[in-house]
Amino acid sequence: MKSYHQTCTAAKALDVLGDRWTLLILRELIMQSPCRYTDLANGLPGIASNLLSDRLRALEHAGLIKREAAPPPVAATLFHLTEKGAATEPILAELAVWGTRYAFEVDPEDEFREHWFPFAASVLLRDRDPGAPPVIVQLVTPVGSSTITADSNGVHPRMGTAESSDLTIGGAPPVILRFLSGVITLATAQAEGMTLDGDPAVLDRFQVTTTP
Amino acid sequence: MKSYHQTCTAAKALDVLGDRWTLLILRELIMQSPCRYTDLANGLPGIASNLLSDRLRALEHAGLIKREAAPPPVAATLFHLTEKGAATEPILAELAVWGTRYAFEVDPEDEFREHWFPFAASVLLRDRDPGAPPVIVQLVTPVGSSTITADSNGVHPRMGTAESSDLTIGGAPPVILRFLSGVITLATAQAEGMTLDGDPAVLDRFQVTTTP
DNA sequence: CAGCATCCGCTTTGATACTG
DNA sequence: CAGTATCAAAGCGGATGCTG
Repeated sequence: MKSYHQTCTAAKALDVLGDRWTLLILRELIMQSPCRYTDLANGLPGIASNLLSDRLRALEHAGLIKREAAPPPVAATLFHLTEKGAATEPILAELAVWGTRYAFEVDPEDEFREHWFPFAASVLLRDRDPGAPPVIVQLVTPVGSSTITADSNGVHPRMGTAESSDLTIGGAPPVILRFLSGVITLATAQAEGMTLDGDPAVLDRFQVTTTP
Repeated sequence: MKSYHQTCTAAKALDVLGDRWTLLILRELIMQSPCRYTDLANGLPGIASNLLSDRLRALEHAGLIKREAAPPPVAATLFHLTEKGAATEPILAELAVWGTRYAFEVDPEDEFREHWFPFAASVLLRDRDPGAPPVIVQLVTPVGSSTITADSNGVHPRMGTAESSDLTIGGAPPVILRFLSGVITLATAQAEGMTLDGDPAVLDRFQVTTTP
């Protein structure tokens, strides 16, 4: 990307992150790091192969990712985030919060990947008390199950079910997202089919933004 | 911008905000709204006139800004943020935080506008106790003075000096930014020429991120 | 198959000039 | 002041080909 050539910290960030696809590549790495080129391509439907290649090179040069040859028998290049790259998560979190509240329309033509939903859900949850005992929230939707863990290392999503959980949230992804982002109330969400199983007080652990 | 066509809230946000210049236009409006076309052009050195025109039309169509004819004797079009547009501030804040920590290099060739510095400083300050009495922080730098007010309406910057302030921070913009973002400690910042005048406890009011 | 590189048609951008 | 008009250059998306 051409630099904006402005002595402004937001503009400097966009000099690195502002290219088309770049932030979505970081979204994939936040969920999947470390992973292979093909895993990234699968999580980024629509990207041209040369562009993915170009962006990965630029991100490596800028110090946000590193590539390493996986040991045999895997024998593939693994891409993973550096600290600098992992630190972009709050940016993606705020994009997801804004997108949920102001730009989320479900188009049946759009592509969908199962791991995008727990990503969106996890960035909406801010742990109010990271020192408290860890909690596990299970998400169960028609498209699959995922688990969100909140402990001293932060709030992190994982695909699949957990052996045990403190709270299980069921329902359609759009309803759960709109509830977690504060667009709709708990009562409205439940009226739209969202279910809670377990200890509802777990929700108080998180800073669920209220509608302004 | 071409849509990514992904059922992902971050991708949906980027469908609206991901075009080149768009987020920087919102930065200007966060600082200057309402303002005129020419004010925006002045705050965005390097933008082509046709691009600014295109982006403003797109932002208006997406509902992030509105344009209104100013009453005489001003007789100019005024652009101002809607709630949807103002809600992008946390995204710019996280970009500025990341940029300060990981991508802030001062290039003497870069353009500079006086209002960019209080913008960057204000987004680094998160009020821990919005219910507490308002505080006023004055920034005094070689390029000008600005004031940051924290009250129940949030943390907001303003150009110029205030009649009174609870704390005055002096020094070079890069040093102040690196201190407020937690890249350097208070002691280091003071060794690099940053000065505090007034009640240093005001700093505790804000969540100044510590270096990881 | 993983990880690109090349080519090509199309769109977007940037720089400048011009207008009501 | 608030934009249009024009045009060259760069970037993007899609297809294909190459190499270990």
